[in-house]
Amino acid sequence: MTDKQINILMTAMKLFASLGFDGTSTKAIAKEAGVSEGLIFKHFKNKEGLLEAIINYGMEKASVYFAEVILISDPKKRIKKAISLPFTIDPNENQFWKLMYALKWKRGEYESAPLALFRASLVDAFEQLGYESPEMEATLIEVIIDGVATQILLKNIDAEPLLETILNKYSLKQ
Amino acid sequence: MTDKQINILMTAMKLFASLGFDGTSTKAIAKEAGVSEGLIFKHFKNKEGLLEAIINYGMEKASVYFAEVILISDPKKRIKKAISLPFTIDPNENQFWKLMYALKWKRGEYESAPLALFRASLVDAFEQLGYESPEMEATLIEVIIDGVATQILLKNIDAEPLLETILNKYSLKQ
DNA sequence: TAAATTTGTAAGTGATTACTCACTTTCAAT
DNA sequence: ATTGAAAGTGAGTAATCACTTACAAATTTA
Repeated sequence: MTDKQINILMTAMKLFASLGFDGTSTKAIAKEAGVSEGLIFKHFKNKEGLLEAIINYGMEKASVYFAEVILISDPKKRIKKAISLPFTIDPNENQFWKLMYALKWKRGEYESAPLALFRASLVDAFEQLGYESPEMEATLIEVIIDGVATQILLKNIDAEPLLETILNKYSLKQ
Repeated sequence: MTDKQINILMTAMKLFASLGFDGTSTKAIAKEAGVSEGLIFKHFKNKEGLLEAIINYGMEKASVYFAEVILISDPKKRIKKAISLPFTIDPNENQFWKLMYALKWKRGEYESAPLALFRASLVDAFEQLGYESPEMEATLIEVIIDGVATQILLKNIDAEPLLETILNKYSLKQ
């Protein structure tokens, strides 16, 4: 990946996140990135290929966060870390997640391998803690993460007290 | 609203929900609805007007659900009803909500008057119950509703046990 | 340094887009 | 029965779309 390629990628991500995939023309991307439109197709084959490159690039970074949760052995700490995830979104990566959440509603690829592992580690944690229905508890965590991410990305909510409130529900204030 | 107008509206909603607003052409809507393309513009002025008509039509129905929550005087029952909302989505209205949730990521009009009232009634309920931070508790309910709706609309999750798990967290099993 | 490969451009391409317009049909009110 | 408005059509429009292609500059390889 050359600097110019990453430049195109980041410009496209920014526009996709704010105007949507369909709402962003390759001409607009080229103009904003300061390159010719043809170069986009030379590097990324087509518009869909450009989107895939963005998703891969972002997911590579995102899987690090999932790994950080999975590798925690103490179940309570693992759950706490999982809940904290959406609260620690780097504002620089805001656009990427906005794009990802918007795409969820247009594509079937909601599930992914790293996400399945993440979920399994949550089920395991609740099992260790002797919860009644670990599967449902894991789903609830996913629900909360989805909902929190939505609120954080779309509204300007006060994140810290909300995190506290949630952690209290799980007696995780340690 | 004539039958033909509602026919156009419903057809457009179906296509918008599955292919997205930008991904659906007015020509496709006309063909699917069995009318001429020009008629769409005669009735709804432009494509954006068609979308607005869909949103208004759906929101009129949706505000009934919000009202059902607000009118409950017992705070515990009110909260329980609020949490239950996304679990009782009529499958016939599935497409409408899919469209609404997809649109959230493209438009600033996330907030609305009935939604503000709904939130206020939740804050009030938590205040009555003596919760430490009613505002944050209300936000958490919104988060859960958002997250549950997302999971229900995009995945085929087992709704009932999840609802049970959530209600348990609030000691609302009555 | 010569050749070959990669990087980049600018001007196209046909297809599709939202939307218009001149026109016809339907139909209720006088 | 006549009129006038509303409902409905379908061919057309300019603009925009993703993408191609012929060519030039830059960079790497031999």
